[in-house]
Amino acid sequence: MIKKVLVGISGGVDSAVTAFLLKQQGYDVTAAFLYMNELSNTALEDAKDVAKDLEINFVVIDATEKFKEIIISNFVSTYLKGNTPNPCIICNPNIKFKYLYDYLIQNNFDYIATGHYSKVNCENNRFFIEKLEDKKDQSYMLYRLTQSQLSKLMLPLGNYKKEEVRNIAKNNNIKVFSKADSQDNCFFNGKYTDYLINKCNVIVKPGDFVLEETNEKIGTHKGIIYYTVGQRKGLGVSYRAPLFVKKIDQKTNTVFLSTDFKKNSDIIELYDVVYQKQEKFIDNQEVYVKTRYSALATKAVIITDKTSLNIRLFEKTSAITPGQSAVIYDDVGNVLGGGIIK
RNA sequence: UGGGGUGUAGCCAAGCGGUAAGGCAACGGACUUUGACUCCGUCACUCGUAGGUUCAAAUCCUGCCAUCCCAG
Repeated sequence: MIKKVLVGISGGVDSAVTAFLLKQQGYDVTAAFLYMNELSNTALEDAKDVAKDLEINFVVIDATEKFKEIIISNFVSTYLKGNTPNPCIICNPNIKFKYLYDYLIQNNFDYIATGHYSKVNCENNRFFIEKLEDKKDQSYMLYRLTQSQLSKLMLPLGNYKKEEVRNIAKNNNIKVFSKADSQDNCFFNGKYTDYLINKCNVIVKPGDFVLEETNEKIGTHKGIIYYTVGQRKGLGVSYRAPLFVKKIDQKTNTVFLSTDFKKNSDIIELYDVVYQKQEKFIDNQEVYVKTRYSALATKAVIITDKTSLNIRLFEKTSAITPGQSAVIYDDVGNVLGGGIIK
């Protein structure tokens, strides 16, 4: 019995090679393109070409409404709070993998697959993502996937390096092989602040830049949405030393700056916590944590009580940014769970 | 008005007779499925201004201008 796989196709190299590999392995492959917003059109054309070249079925799933409802609104409200959203992390479980999973159920597919660079494992009836030792590892983006989504998921690229994937594409005449990696977000071009102001009717109010060490005003900021904790460039304030955004206070419309970018608390408070390998965290449990997409996981310990989950880092880390995610791993790189930084 | 100090790129600032360090900001690029961080590169034919001394001045001398402090 040939298994049916639904592959999320983006129009890029990675998903194209994913579909190619699965087809080669003998699966009955269908390419699914998720149409999320006006900017999807170019990618849609590429995706169509990929499906045509690989001679596989092609379907388009319309996700525009939910995308707007969930991703855009979260994006806007997070910035208004003075925090920094990570739309991709929210999109994966709530849009991308959700729609693929729903389609799988409705159309009797056996698996879903995407071109992410990570692995998916199962132990003791728990499904979880495993981090790759490679720099392209994308486990950080996938920590919020649900058990049901993970249970049907295949990530064939977990065994390959980016270069190998490009070569596979090249050697098999997959046209998009030279296409640049996707970067930036998928729902606007240019600056996110322009998008917030022009498309989301966000009103910006200038306010004070305050030096944290002395509590004195040292400049005027353009509006809190322009800044993110840990930011150094683009502040427009000249000082004897580099300045970093230390804290953004939405209530007083103040942006606090500091010359010491590592002077963060070593305790991270999390909310909207999700679990993968573990059903819950144990107080005092030793774990590894990533507070940023491109960072090494660092050693930490869980501090938990009935109402909240906190993490104490063994070493102070720069730019612990509210709104971004802390992803929690075990010592071999399995995703235990994670949450959003308060 | 008298006495003293200071004037070097958008900002801070080194240099104190031998042909303009550095930092911040800005700009460009690399990296990157968020935002950032990081990395690389660019950025004063000129030192308030006008003269003078010298082979040679941002550096020494003089006038002027600007600015700050003290005295009134």
